[in-house]
Amino acid sequence: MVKERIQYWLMKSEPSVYSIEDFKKERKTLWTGVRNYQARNFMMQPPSSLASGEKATMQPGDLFLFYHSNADPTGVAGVGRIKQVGLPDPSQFEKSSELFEPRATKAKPIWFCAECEFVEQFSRIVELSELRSDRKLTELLVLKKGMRLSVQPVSQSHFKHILTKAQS
DNA sequence: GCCAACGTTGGC
DNA sequence: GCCAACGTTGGC
Repeated sequence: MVKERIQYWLMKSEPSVYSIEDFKKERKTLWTGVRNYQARNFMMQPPSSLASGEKATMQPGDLFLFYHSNADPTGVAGVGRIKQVGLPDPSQFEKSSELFEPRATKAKPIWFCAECEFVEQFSRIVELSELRSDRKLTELLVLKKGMRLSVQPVSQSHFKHILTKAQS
């Protein structure tokens, strides 16, 4: 098997629900609660019809920017790594949960999640306003008007540039 | 399949 | 808390 180039992502979390500090403490988490089909699809196994090497979904080893949304400040707080993808989101089976999904069965889950491991917490938040004013990041998806996807792809150059900013 | 009404996201 | 932009639902 040829080693494939890793892909980069941005994943949003409201720190009042799950923050980079929580992630750092736990070291590992299931990214549950995604209830948007486009975001879910990124966390599913690629359909077998896709040629291998086609980059449509996450793969173990991919890195992501941990983004604090609805926060003060809003911005990128650190980095995580994808460990496993295509896992049924357990919250869809919990009757008492707001995330309960009556249409789902164990045999046919509807919502999927990824297992993620902590990589690093930045020494400072790279704030949204800072991303916006960076001319190298004009194509970054999270900056696009109306972009609310909670899981989204990021280019390698954008990812590395944001890491550099975090260290400055 | 259309689309109005409603619910949610998330920056501000 | 406001509200623009989206996504989903459900009547027809």
